[in-house]
This record gives sequence, C-alpha cells and structure tokens, in this order.
Amino acid sequence: MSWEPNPLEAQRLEKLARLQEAGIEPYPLRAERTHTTAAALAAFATAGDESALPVTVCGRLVSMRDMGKSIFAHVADEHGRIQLFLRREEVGEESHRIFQKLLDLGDFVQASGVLMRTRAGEVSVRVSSWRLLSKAITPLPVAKEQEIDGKVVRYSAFSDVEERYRQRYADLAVNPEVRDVFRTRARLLSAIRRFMDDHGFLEVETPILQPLYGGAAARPFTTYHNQLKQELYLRISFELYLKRLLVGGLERVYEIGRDFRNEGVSFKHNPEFTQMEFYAAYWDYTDVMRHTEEMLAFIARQLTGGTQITYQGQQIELAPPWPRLTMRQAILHHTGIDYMQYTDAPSLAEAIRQMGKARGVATQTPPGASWGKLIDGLLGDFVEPALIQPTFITEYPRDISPLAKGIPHDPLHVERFEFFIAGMEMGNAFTELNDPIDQRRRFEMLQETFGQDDEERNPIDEDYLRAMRYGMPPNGGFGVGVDRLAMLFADKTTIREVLLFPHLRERNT
RNA sequence: GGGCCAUUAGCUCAGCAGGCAGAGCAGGUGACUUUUAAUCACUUGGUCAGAGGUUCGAGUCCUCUAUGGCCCA
Repeated sequence: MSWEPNPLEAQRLEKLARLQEAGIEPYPLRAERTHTTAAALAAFATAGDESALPVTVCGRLVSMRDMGKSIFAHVADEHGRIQLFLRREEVGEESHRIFQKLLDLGDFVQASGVLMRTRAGEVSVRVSSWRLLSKAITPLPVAKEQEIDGKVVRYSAFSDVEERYRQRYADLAVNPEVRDVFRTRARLLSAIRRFMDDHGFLEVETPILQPLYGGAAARPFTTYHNQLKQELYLRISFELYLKRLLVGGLERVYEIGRDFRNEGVSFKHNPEFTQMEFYAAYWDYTDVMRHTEEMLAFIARQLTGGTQITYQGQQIELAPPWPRLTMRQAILHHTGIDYMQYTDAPSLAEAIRQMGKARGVATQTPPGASWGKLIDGLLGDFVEPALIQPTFITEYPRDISPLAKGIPHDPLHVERFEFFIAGMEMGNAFTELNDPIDQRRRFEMLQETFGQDDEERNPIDEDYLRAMRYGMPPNGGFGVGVDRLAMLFADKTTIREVLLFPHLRERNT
C-alpha cells in the first residue's frame, strides 16, 4: 500500500518545503528540555508568580489561538500540557510569522522562556525562542479540550474503535487516558514480578518455538524452520518446560510471556496473549490457592492502595481468604444438577438437556463431548458469569485435566482449581502430576478419547516423560491470564483495550 | 458459523418520504496587543466502504463482498 498525500497532507508538505527554504531543519538531530510540562507547572507553583523562572519545554502542539501580534498555543508531553504565550515583539517578526504560518497542530516543538501567569490565570511559558523538533505531515485527529471543574472534557475525540486499534499510535497520541491503561498494565506486570521474586521464585524464559506443543487444550500455530527442515509450533502454554526445570532442581520458577492459540477472537481472546505460570516444589494446590489470593491482594494494593477495586461499577474485594467451592457444589447450586448422579457422558448430557428444557435456557451438549467437557460447559454457562467476587472452584473432572494429580479414592476428580473474578475465568492451577507412569497412561487416554482434530488431543511428548522418569518433586502449578487481570484493574470489558496492538483482520485498502 | 447494527470530508456526526451531499471542529485567506472548545468575515475539501441491481433519478430501496461492533452458537 503506497501513500498518496490527501489535500491536508499536501498542504503540510508545502509548509515543510517553505520551512526548508527558510533554512529550518524540520527534523533536527537534537532537542533540549529543562522541564517536562508537569515539572514546569510544579516549579512555578513553588517559586511563585513573580519568579520569572526560565524553562525549556518540549512537546506536541495541540492547540493554537492566533491573536495577531501574539499567539497562544498548548504543547503536550507525556504527562501534561502547558500554554505557550508567544509575542511578536519578543520572538521577532520572522520567527513569529513562521510559527503562525508554517506550524501545525501535531508538530513537535521546543520552546524557551520564563514562566508567567496570564491575565486569565493560566500558568504559561512566555516564549523568547522556539525551535521545530518534528514536522507532522498527517494531521492527528486532534480534539478540542475544555476544563470543566478540573475535569478535561474532549470534543469530537478520536473514538472509532476500529481505527483506534489499527492506528494505536494516533489513539495514544490524542487520548491520554489510553496511555494510562498501559501504565496500569505495566504496573500490574511489575507487581507480579515483585511478588514472585519476593517469594523466592526464579524468573525463567523457555522456548516459544517448540517441536511439540502441550500443556493446554488448544490448537497451535504451526511454522517451519527452513534450514532444520522441521515443523515447529508456537507454544500454547509454558507448563511442560517449566516442570522440566523442577526435575533439574530449580524449586520455584515462573515465566511471564506470550502464548499463542489458533482459535477464535473475542472480547476475552486474542490469538496471542500474555500468561504467567509458576511451579513450586513441595506445594499442593491448597498452597497455590493461598499464594494466588495473596498475590492478587498484593497487586491490588500496589495499584490502588487497597484490596477493593471497582470493575464496571461493581465493588470487588480481593482480600484473602476467597471462598472455595467444589465444582460439584457449584454446579449443583447454579443448575440443580448433581453430576455425580450421572457419571457417564450420555446420562449427564440428557440431564443437562432436561434442565435446559425445564428452565427454558440454552444448553450445550455437543455430541461426543466427554463427561468432563460437559461439566466444564455447565461451569462456563451457569456458574462463571455469577462469580463476581473472587472464587476458587476446586476438584475438576479428571478427563479434562491430564496433567493434574488425582484425588485419592476418587477416580473422577483431580486436585485442580480455577479462579474467577468479575465473571471471568482468570487462572488455572493444580497439584501437578509427577508420576511418569500415570502421566503416560493419561496421555494415551487422551489419544483414545479425543478425535484427531479435538483440541484436547496433544501429541505425546516423550522428552517430557523422560524428564519425569528422572524424578520430579511433588509440586503445585499455576497459570493466570495477564490480559484479563489487566482488564480487571483497568476496568475494561474487552481484551483489545488492554493490548497495545490487538489482532484485527487485514484490510485490503 | 448464525442474527442484528454500522461504514458519509482529516476527526465527530447530520442527511431518509428516493429529487442539487450538509454541520461543527481541523485546514486556507484576512481581522484582532492576554486567548483558552477564543471570536468575527470569507473559503477549500467527498469514488456517501466496494461491486452489482431496481428506478427517469439511489447516500437513501434490494443483493453480494469487505471491515468493525453487539448478541447468539
């Protein structure tokens, strides 16, 4: 796709040429700045109105009011904006003329002068000299702002969702609150790291390109290494590599990184997403639960100062302990079905259909769905949306949990939990299976139970089984969707709002 | 995968009963010696998402396609 300047861009290219004719380099090598806009305003507040404090500020021109012999303009930098007050007699005829005629909103400038307060009361830089730092050719969708009772009201803001995602740079440039979302996200990541590091976990990085995929029920992206002549997969989880590290004697490990799943895109799914997984030797899933609730409370305190957050108008209390409910209790409570009365898939599917009919609600009983998948479906449809306050759902069906340790004397369940906040599944954890013989059996069972295209069916990873045969300490493992946590803490309802560059379908224009 | 809705100027949006494509902001020209959504005067700007159809005539009605949003699966 090549670029054909539109009329507005052509005008600016013309101005660019005239700037160059006037001997002005529109993209100079260096800039100088003594104060950010926020620092300048703070310094003025300290120094007082009569201080005539000299400053040099840099930023984008975001407003301009030409009064003839003087010009008022605002420059915005990352954290704020400040007004420039530019007078012809102070900067000189030519400089004034160039500012007036050849600058545009969106241009980066550097301005030096002393701080003063205008008649209208706004702290401003009384400009004695200025320089162009970067000429903007394409006009930003600049909106006008007005401050009403200390709140910034923006008019005609850039708000087309599709364009905001496709041109996130423009979105970030003109919608400062979008920048805040990603600051929140960064603080979330840093809080997670601090918490894990403080609890003796080692941060590691394992392969993204894998010869075999595994550790989750998902379809992978496939790629190819030309020189090795080898098919490779983008990882769908970190699990099997992190657990190899426990075999190697690293007792507490975690990884934060990208997983890739070749599946649908929705308000809570992006083909690549960020996951945090950890594994701790000598822990079981109850230890993991304790760690989980403490971690979330820690994150909340780091981000907000307290453990209570507001999500979409709902108060959510993250302080431990969180309620724990077995899968069986949860399903019974929300659907009236005690699935232990139907311990095979056909009878459970029938019970679900009956319940749906009786309640007049849609149910999902796809043919061939295993017992565990049916239960998981009930959880997603009837329980998950109701779990607004943080909740652990425990004791998952064995047939959908091939990497979790069974519960003694219970052939149908394993020591696993998922946790839910704001009606969203946030993470998944279990007492990890460390018996290599049982693990092989479980893998083989999946091969028999699930069809070739079923997402539950992963290839058998013989190298992983070999690692297990060397002896793996008992351990607890955990995975959390970082994007969903970011949604929670940024109070956003779609994953795209917390991803800088969310995946969108290609557009052929 | 299915249903509904949307797509009009750089941005935000009108336009419906089929009859000359509009507004505000941004842009241009000019005025203005402290304005702040500055103001005032004049003014430029469009493949009405794309393709096809109905019609004397389509931004408006129909079909298909593309992209996005919401709901369902």
